[in-house]
Amino acid sequence: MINMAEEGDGARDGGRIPAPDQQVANFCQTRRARRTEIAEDYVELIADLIDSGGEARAVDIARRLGVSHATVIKTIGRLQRDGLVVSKPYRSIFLSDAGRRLAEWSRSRHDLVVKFLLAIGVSEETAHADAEGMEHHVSPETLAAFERHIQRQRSNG
Amino acid sequence: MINMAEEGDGARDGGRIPAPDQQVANFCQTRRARRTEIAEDYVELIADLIDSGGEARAVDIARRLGVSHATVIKTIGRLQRDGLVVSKPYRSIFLSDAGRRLAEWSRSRHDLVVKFLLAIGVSEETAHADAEGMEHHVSPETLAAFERHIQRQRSNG
DNA sequence: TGCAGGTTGTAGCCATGGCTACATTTGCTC
DNA sequence: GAGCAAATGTAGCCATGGCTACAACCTGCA
Ligand SMILES: [Mn+2]
Ligand SMILES: [Mn+2]
Ligand SMILES: [Mn+2]
Ligand SMILES: [Mn+2]
Repeated sequence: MINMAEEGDGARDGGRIPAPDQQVANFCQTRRARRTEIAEDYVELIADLIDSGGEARAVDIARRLGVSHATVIKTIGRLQRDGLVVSKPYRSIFLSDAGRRLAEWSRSRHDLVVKFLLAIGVSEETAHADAEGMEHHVSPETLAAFERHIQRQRSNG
Repeated sequence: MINMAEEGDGARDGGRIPAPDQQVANFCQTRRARRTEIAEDYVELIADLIDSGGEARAVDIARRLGVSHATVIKTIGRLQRDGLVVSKPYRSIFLSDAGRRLAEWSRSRHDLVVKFLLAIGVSEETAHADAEGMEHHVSPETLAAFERHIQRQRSNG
């Protein structure tokens, strides 16, 4: 009944609860990130397939994501609708300019998250696994902190 | 056409692409985490509401998540079906033993992620925002690395 | 005691992201 | 050039997580 937490400073120590407004903002940001993570993973993967000397075919994407090819085809349709990829029936898949930009951004963020996890002593396997999910929720500010930490560690011992 | 990446060691540097099997494992783990993050956030929030001296009512949950009360009611139904909460019509919401355990685990993980982000120089606001999404994708191994880093920093300067 | 307003529940809509089953197209091989 | 295997596309199913609109229920206060 009694709400003794109106002035929550964000930290929740000892029965404390955050301020409602800030909490809403946090959850909304997380939901926003959730809506774009599939697109980010797709364009990143498509760019990787194209750049590694081949083309991006639905069947390859499906094999690497571990989903059915029907899922991939449907998702590619959405990505095309949203202007991230270009694809003609029975042809391989290409990135639009926007898609290429998003892919490049996602890729550099992905790599930085992996490097950071390795830098703090996480194993290769876990670093790659965790990065695949974490990356989509790492803001530019946190990314910058990751970068700083890597640099600091490189210059020190 | 030519696949020159069969022996990808996990790192993708210079046109390199990871081994398909490992990549599938990573994406599958991420999808698994995605399926449980809503439940984790709900039980964590319910525990916070209860422990801060009040009760957990659907309307409070809705206000703090920034979603409609109808969404909350429906989700609570799923959580009850899955054995995480107990609720009777028109009464406030309680956690089952399993729900309480999940809440406690989620809460400690959440707090550790926040503390870690603060420790590497992220601002309060961003730390809380990013943690809300990142937490669900941080494995026990990475969590341990976070913990180590905080300890190391506390003991040094 | 009654009722108004807040809370809860229900119904039904939508988009997303999964799936299987089946149909169509392509491209390689013979 | 025909045929076949693989790739692609389509249809239709399901669960989740959002929403609005409306119905039902409680409760505190007049
Ligand atoms: Mn990812
Ligand atoms: Mn990625
Ligand atoms: Mn969360
Ligand atoms: Mn949380």
